[in-house]
Amino acid sequence: MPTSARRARERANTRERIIEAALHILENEGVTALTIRRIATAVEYSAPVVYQHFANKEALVLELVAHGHRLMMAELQQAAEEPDIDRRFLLLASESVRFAGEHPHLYQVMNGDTVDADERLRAAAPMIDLLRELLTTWSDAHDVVLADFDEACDIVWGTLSGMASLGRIGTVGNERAQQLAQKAMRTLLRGWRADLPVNA
Amino acid sequence: MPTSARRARERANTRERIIEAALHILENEGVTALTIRRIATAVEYSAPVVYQHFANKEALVLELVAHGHRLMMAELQQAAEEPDIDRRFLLLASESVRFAGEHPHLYQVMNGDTVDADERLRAAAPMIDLLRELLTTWSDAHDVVLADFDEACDIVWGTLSGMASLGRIGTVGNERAQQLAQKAMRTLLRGWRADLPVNA
DNA sequence: CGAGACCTTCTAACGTTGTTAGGATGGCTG
DNA sequence: CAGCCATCCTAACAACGTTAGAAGGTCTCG
Repeated sequence: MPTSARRARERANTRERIIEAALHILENEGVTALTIRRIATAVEYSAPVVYQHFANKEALVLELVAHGHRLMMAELQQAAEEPDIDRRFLLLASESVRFAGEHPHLYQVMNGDTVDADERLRAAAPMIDLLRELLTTWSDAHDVVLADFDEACDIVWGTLSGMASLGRIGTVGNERAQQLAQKAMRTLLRGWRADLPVNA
Repeated sequence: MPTSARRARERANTRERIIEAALHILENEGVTALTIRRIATAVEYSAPVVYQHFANKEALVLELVAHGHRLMMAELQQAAEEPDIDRRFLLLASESVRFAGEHPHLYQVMNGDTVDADERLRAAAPMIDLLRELLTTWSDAHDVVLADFDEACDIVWGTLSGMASLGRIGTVGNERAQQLAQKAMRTLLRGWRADLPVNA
């Protein structure tokens, strides 16, 4: 029975098409335009078909979030190859903020309160891992012992989120937010280097 | 005609009641429960009455945002009286994050993407002013010249937002987020003190 | 080869949301 | 006392997420 294989392939294919259509709508028209019927017509189906591939809208959006993180990691790949660790840190800071600026609506669902917080955290795991790795090689390179490594990691991660969210409000703008991310990161790192004496 | 005066008073009164009811619902049941009909029944009116006091839902929510910021500033008042500038800085950092944790749903509309970014910025003006003032007296006290004051101010403001938003996801929790805010702020300040030589 | 099962897809519908229109009611002004 | 004006409610509209049930085509098996 080759038919079931083909059917499964077609199923997976339309599923993928739905995700792509949803992503396209989200990026081009914003989160308010991301409606089930709108997505369905974009793939030339009726609305209930979407529910054959996703339990509900949140599940679909969650897929977009995962896709967004993959995309972000891919775009960060190039910056991750910068050999100098300090430069790499700053570069990844500004590049991640740049991503947020170039995909504002996607970033909004990735880091906004549209989806459940725990799912959001799970989707962001690769990014967090990247930051952990970054921070370890940095501290190794400079013989800095962080009093609390996880804490420092969360601070870096939270700071980047903060700078990116700053980029969406009037006075700041994205290129400035990128600069802010670099400056903030530089200041943080300098602050950690400044307490070589072991204090809390 | 004393009647018109009384009518205006009554109008303002129900308007206030609507805001209070909306705030109550938001804080107790979250943003998804904050619906026009729900608010209307809470003040024992029918839904359209709300539109006699607010142009649309966003205008009403905006009022909640403003209310939230007033509340936050009030709760921060005590911390702002700490005489030592460094302690004051750290205290305000952790207290603002604490506010976010104690009023999660209110904070969500204050800093989430529910309302327009520009309006959000305008509503946050008092908080930003407070940070500006804090930063000037701090830099004066330590003879630190910030290369770019506005930049430093935005960094502080964004960092606090970032730490607060960190408090809503699984692994972190509020008391830890408060700690993170203090640590981040301490590290930032130490970083700025570390470059007394004037560099960008 | 044909009958029955299955998978896919559609149309309709339900309940809820924000919001508007039109009519009733009741108190103030002349 | 007549008329106006503000206030309030019921009813409705469009759009949303989501579900039920019927229609159609495709494959499987006797």
